Amino acid sequence: MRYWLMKSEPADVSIDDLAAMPKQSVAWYGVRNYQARNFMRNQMQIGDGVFFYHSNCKEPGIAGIAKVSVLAYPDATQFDAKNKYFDPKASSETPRWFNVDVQLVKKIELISLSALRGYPELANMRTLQKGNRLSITPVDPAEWDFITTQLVK
DNA sequence: GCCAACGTTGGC
DNA sequence: GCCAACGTTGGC
Repeated sequence: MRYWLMKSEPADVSIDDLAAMPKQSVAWYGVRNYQARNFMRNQMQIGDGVFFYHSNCKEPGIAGIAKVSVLAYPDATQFDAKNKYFDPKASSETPRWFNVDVQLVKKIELISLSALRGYPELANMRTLQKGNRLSITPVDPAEWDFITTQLVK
């Protein structure tokens, strides 16, 4: 069992959008970074914990708790020439990009990025490091415990 | 909208 | 295999 932080732009898929989806579940399509892909494809297991993070928006931060509900499979958007995530170098025989499905556990009161930065317990958290842009990062169990037991409301 | 930081591409 | 140029991310 591992823990992850996954960034989504709320203008694209917000926590409320996730809550409104069938089964409150969504395919994590559109990841086009190899490190992030590898996390999904090689490491994520069903039931892994996920912090659903709102990025590139007015109030960035952790907006909800989710979990991995379906193991990685080829991302459908890479094959669709009309999709903005289309990848001409990918084919169904040799897919490049994979995604898991993520299911909502619960929406929480937003834990803002600036609040997260205020806790020494989270000083080493991957997402908070300078220059980090990775949309999927592992979360240490200790960080997960601290956030879920101390900060989640 | 700006821009620092980072990842990818492609010529050599 | 190097690295300049370019594109993207994402906080502010």
